[in-house]
Amino acid sequence: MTDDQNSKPHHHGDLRSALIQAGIALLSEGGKDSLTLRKCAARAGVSHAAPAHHFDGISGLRGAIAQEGFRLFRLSMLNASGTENQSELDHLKAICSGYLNFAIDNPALFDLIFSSAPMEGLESNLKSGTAFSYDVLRKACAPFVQPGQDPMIIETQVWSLIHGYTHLYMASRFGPVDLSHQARGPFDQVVSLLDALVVSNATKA
Amino acid sequence: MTDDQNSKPHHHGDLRSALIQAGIALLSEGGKDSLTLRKCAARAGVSHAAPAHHFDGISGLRGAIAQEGFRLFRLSMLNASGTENQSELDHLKAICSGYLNFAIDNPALFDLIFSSAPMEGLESNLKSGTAFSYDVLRKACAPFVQPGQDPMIIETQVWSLIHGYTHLYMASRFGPVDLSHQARGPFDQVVSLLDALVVSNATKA
DNA sequence: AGAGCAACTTGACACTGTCAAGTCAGCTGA
DNA sequence: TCAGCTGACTTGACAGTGTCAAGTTGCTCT
Repeated sequence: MTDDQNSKPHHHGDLRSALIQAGIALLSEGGKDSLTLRKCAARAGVSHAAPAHHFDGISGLRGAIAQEGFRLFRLSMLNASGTENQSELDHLKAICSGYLNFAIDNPALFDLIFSSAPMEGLESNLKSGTAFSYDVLRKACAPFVQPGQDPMIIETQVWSLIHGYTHLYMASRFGPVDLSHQARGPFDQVVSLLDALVVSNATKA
Repeated sequence: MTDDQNSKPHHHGDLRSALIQAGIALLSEGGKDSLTLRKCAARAGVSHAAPAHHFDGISGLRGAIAQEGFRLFRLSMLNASGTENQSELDHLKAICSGYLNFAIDNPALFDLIFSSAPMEGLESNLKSGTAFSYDVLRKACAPFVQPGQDPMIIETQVWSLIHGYTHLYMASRFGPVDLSHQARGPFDQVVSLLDALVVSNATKA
């Protein structure tokens, strides 16, 4: 009797990360309403109540998925940072492009990451998770910070600008602009505001 | 027999708007997860299936609430536009302040309005609803548009900037900045970027 | 070997959105 | 006047959801 096929252990091995991966897949396939404890459990091959032993309810699962989402988000920005032989401004613009690209490629995950809904167990990690990804943007902003200037000013300006465009873009609020990688005209114009920002900031020193 | 007290008519009168108001109240009281077809119905004093005759499911109700939300959002911006004897730039900044204030005062409604979730029956009205509110921002941007320049460029830049700050602020992503009307330091610094925008744009003409 | 324990299952509950069928009030048209 | 129709609403049901309580299983440690 080859009990090998029935050797599925009572202990899943790494159910926690399996549930997170299932959740990301569900988000990617069916949007944010498809993320369900029971569906994640089913996809991981466990009973509907199994996730409760690894997360504090649906809120906890969302928090854990957000944390993994931050990691992917950061990778997307780093991946977009381009060649070494580019100006510091082009580097910053490339990272902004990665910001938008991640949202376009992972709409529901982007939505979850920047959701204002509280995520159990991530309240403390939320800031660190955000800061972890934010770190990429921060480093790219650093060259433009004048001596004695609070870096947070430029960082907040840049972050607000790129995040606002991305979020409005994802909500299809820019009229007839359709969601494709092609329609980068308006995006480039928004990013070009960074030129003015840098110039204005330099003369202010 | 005073059947006056039992004279509740089978026809509610204006159930549709009663449901919308109930929904806004629920959002305001309990956050976005409190918005429920059945709770709206109960609050309006009708049976749980009554809303189906006025909206296309929960998605339709959300769309209708969003439309009313746009109206309130517009009013908030207009209300913040301040006195007449102010510069055009201060006028624009005041409207941006109204943008943020609305989000702070109506977190769940702001979230719903700019949700990327499709809202049945509002796909066609969504752009017009957005445009209706957007109109306030557009008019305030108009003075800074150079002759022959596409107004959309400045509008998109300003909108992205203020929306990005507002959205990140609502998601508590700015580290230790707490959600109060007091903490306007970072906001003012973001808004001050509009100075650079206007200057840069003027010299570009 | 036996105890303890963590991982997981099973079953139940309240709540949700949605559908089908029924009820009721007021209007239309002869 | 009154039969019938239509739209507004109710009632009841169903599947799916999150969450809890209680049970079962299998590993580990002594």
